[in-house]
Amino acid sequence: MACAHPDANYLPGALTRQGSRDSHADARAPRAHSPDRTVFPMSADTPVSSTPSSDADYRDTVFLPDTSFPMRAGLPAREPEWLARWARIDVYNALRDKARSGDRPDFVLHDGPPYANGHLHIGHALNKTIKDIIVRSHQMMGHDARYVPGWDCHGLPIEWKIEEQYRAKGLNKDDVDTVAFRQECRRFAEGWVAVQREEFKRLGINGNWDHPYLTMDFHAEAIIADEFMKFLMDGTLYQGSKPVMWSPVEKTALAEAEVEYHDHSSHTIWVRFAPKNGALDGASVVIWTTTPWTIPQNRAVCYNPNITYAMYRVDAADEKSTARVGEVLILADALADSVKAAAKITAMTRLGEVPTASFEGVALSHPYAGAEGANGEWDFDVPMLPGDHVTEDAGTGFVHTAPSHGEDDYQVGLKFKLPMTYNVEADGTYRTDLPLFGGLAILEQDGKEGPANVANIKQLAHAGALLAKGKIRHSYPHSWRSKAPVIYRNTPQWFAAIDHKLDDGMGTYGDTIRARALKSIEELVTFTPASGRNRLHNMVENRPDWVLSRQRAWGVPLTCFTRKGLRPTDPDFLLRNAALNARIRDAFEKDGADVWYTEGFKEKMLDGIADPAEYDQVMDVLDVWFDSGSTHAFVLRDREDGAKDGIADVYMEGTDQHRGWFHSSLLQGSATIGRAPYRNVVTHGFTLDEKGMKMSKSLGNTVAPAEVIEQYGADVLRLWVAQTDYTADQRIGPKILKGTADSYRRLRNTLRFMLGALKDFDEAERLPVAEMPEMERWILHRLAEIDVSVRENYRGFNFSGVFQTLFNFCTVELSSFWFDVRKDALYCDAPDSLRRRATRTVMDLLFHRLTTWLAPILPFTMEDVWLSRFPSEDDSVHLHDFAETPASWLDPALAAKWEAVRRARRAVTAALEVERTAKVIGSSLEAAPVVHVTDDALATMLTSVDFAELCITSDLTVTTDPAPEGAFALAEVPSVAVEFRMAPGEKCERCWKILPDVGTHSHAHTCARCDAALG
RNA sequence: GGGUCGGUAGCUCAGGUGGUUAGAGCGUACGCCUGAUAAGCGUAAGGUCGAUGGUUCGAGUCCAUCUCGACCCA
Repeated sequence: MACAHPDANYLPGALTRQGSRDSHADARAPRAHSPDRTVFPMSADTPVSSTPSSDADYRDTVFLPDTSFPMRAGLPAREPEWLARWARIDVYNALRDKARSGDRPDFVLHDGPPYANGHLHIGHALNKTIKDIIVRSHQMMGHDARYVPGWDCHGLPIEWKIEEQYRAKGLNKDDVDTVAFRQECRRFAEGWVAVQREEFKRLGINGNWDHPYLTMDFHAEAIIADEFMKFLMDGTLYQGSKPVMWSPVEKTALAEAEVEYHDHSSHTIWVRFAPKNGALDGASVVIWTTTPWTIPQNRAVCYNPNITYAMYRVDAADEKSTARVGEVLILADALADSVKAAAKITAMTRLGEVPTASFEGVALSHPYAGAEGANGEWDFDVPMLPGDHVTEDAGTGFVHTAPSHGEDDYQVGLKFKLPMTYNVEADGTYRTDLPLFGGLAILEQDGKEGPANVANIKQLAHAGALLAKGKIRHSYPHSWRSKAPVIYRNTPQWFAAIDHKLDDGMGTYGDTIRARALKSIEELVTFTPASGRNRLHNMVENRPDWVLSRQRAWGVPLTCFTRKGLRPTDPDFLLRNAALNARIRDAFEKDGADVWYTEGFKEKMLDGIADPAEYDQVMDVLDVWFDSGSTHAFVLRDREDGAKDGIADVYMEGTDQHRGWFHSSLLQGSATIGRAPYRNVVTHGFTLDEKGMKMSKSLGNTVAPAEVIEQYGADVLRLWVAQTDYTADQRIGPKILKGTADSYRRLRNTLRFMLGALKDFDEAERLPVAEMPEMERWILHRLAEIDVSVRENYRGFNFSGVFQTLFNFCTVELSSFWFDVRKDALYCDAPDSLRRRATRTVMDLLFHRLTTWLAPILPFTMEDVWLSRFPSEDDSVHLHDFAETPASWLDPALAAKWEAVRRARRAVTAALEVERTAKVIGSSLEAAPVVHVTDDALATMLTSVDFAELCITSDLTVTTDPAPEGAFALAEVPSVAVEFRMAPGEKCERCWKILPDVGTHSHAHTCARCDAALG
């Protein structure tokens, strides 16, 4: 941009100067010019040549950092090169080979499988990076750390996609062969697995990518079925029923994600329920509902003990009202007025509160009890039951409860053991033998309202139970396919009994799934963060039985058969036969679960075991959580790279998986291996935008991993992961990534300096610790401390702790202190100087540690650094472990001393700053301050070290003499006062110190040290 | 609506069992250096610890309420 005019490049002057960067001749020139000179080469006042400040030029005699390792990483372009290298030398399997010849303890982490659907989002990147850092760090701490990636392949979202494709082609799913349909689903999943695998690899995730697991692998399908059949055999499997969203038009169950909400006009009715046996003084309990067709299925009326109820006497009513003057109604106070209006009551008296305690044990009559033609169908007690789901928002404060037609109703039914009803058929009509209403449709096949609602309203009016009626427009669920309204309908489902007593010889941690799960949480699992323990415990403690079945096609079938003509509660309803199970398992292993749907499969399986004509084959598929809950069997137990005891070291996923994978694996494992299949549960929070708000495409605040990689590189994205506390929700955005990139550069430059300083380091140069200056021994002390801290933090999955520790170390102790001070020795000391040798020895020890400690976080960059120093065809930093760091390096007394020395140093640097600001000095080498110390112990310490060297001054005097007036002191270092003095003498042209002896040696303009170094 | 978790400088994080003027690094500003140079060094400014009320001699740390956000349910 700056050189936009190409002609500028043809000017000789411009050429000279542009070329001067690397030109030896020009390097002598003072560098004080504005960097603008390349931008404006024609600038008139830029000198074309300069006069060196002296004749002597010692630049070539100084050991400047020398490395080809670039400051700018160019990660987006270079990372793929490292990936190719790792693929070529097969780092993952090389590590496995290494384990075979040693005694490296196993460490196994396998995926909580992502769903094979769509490109990666930032959550995937976070998730995989955390796993990778866990695995790499444990590998380098001496384990054989394996990572088995996997994918969840069955399930609804893929099924939808295929259905969508069918619709686009004008096909109907129901007309297509199930096996053909499933194979399309399989191909779809395969496609996304391939895409996601490459996207994951690009993040630098090291794992067994050549052999991941898929829940749709034949072996996986066989084992999932096999695990299911354990539930069948041990008696935890049973058939029950549960209301689900049901579309009478399509005659199918719908998932929440398959319904869409539209406005809909519904009937509303207020209905009197009469207490039996004169309870509640004969006052009517009034309910309100928008689904009159559910009244025949009513089995209870719920109230909320926290609501205030009262009796109201009707004193007067409109002539069109169905309220009766003199009758007494029980209503929630908060809703009495709305009922009064709805029922066209013109005057009403509140007789007094009805304590909710008086509802306890009250039985009501069903409105259709004793009705003509009802044949006693409704002649049962309708109990009054407490429930927190009852609100004062709308209605009457009493909720009509039909356990077969609503989620809350169902829960109440479970809790109080209310009977389920089976009055509504798949096509939305009442069963034909239901008295009064048999065969009436709730919804017609075209999605329009059927006669069932009106028939009920009439019957209620006839029975004298109808207090009021009306219409309401409200948001109501509709099928996303047919757009027709849906209903809640009780459908048969398969359940796992969580509290069924098991007699399977695995009772160490309890006799039921729930007991084993809870005991595992309490005693066998470490949670990171710790709050996960309670979260999972509460869920397991309170959860109902596990619904295993889905009325779907793309999944592993519930491989069982039911005896025709028997009821689910009959003992021989389910066919339990070990030989049959083995046949099914073998068939799946050979050809996959598709065979379940092939013609004649039932006959083939039952041959010689049972009469196929006597049995029905169950065609539901398993909840996909059962699939992933079984990974401990078909991955950990069955794979060579699984876990020897079938227990994973770590299960790592997002916190939402307390409800998901952690949960299903726990239940599944409790049933089949008697305990949780994991030792550690690590969870990460969600990734939010820069303001802490949820990311969404509509808000445009999403951050796509691919874009971050393209702009900054995967290592920067990984560094973002490492510096955040992932156990809570994290934030990401352009500003934050900019900061991460800054940190990255800082770290990179630290490594780059080390590479430059270590140029041609030779073993002969290595110096024993005992011969090192205190400063180097202090660095070793720090390394020993940090070694402990880094390992502890990696063991505890605390990467932000690792990062903070190392980054602060690099910045505070290395870059701004040790490196800064030792530049003099590195650049100017003779190669055989002990000081220089000590520095380079420690630099080497530091190099090995820093690169390996950071390798799990920055695998690309550390490989780059490592190979820059140790070029090799087949080596990799990732093939090495963290270096063993001798505890003997620890020297707390020395550390305490150096802490004090550095505090005193701060006083000196601050004092010099005053003179710098006053333009008295520029470089600190121009100074030779006198440091007045009132504390004798500190004075002794400061004189025992080369304090001038540490302060990077040309000379320095430590004295216990009182400080003169005007000496500089820092409030936080009261025992030190600094008296400023200019350094006397001339500037050594080689080391730039200002010393009195400069000029008295054989080499011109040098000090004694440099003169000797020049030889 | 219920349950759980979280809110410490612009950013990322530290701050056992409550105890003097709340820490670090980054970033920012200013200055220096020009032999780590699209680097490096120094100095400085930045927080009523989400809000309110309480317990206490004393609270970022304990309690309550509220608020904002996230997750899981409904």
